Amino acid sequence: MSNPLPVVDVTGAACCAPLARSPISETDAERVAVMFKALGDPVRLRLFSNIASAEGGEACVCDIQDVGVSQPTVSHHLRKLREAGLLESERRGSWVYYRVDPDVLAVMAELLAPVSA
Amino acid sequence: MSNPLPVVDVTGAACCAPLARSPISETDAERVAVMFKALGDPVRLRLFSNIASAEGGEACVCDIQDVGVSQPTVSHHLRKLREAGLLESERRGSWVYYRVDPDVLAVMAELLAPVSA
DNA sequence: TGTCGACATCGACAACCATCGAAACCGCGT
DNA sequence: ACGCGGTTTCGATGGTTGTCGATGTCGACA
Repeated sequence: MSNPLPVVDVTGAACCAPLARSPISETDAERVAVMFKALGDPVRLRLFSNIASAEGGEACVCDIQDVGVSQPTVSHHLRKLREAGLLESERRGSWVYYRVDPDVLAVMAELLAPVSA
Repeated sequence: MSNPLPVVDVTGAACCAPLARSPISETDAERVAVMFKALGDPVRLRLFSNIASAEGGEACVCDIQDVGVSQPTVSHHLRKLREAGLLESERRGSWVYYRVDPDVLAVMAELLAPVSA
């Protein structure tokens, strides 16, 4: 596990100024849209929230897969979230633990920060 | 104009606690996902940023439609953003002006607020 | 070594979506 | 009344996505 996958790099470089401050560039829009799109599904949103609010900031798949869809579908959505750079995963024994990327919440919140105006 | 359309209501009710504080409910996830999905497209993200960062907080379609797609497509994306509750529109003379819903940035930023931990 | 449980991948299918050109709509001058 | 420029709506189309059951992989534990 641990990401031998195409994953967007959010942490690197100044990504980005608040959307309300200055027009986002085409290339930045491409990268950022991937993150928002990843949260643009109810099931993924619940999985993400379940993990983000879990004890210790991480959760095993078995603890969060009760969201009304089949197990392969849960796995599919977790993969999407990981490829979007929102989650990290690690295998420990029989279980796989997911946690929220440490920077991603701050980055996205900054993007949506209201500008003083 | 001015919204004779199905539009999600974000402002009303406590929507929501930060995703990282407690697991989001199924119904809230449904509503919130619509907003994130709306920003989950590079073209819409640029349109939104163009409007949010414009002078006076609003922009005419003619000022922002240079994003590399046809004009009907721009209109389609603006409609999506409006239906998601992110934008408001108003016709003034020949032109239609869009502005960011006054509450939406704060609401979404709050959703993504990192919890102290 | 063999089996079991947790999780990921595969293949298929229906639903959805971004995009376009054409056409309709709507104020505003003339 | 007419035409015009700005904007939306319509219809079609190709690509993407969410979902599932079946199958594969990987540790753990007899």
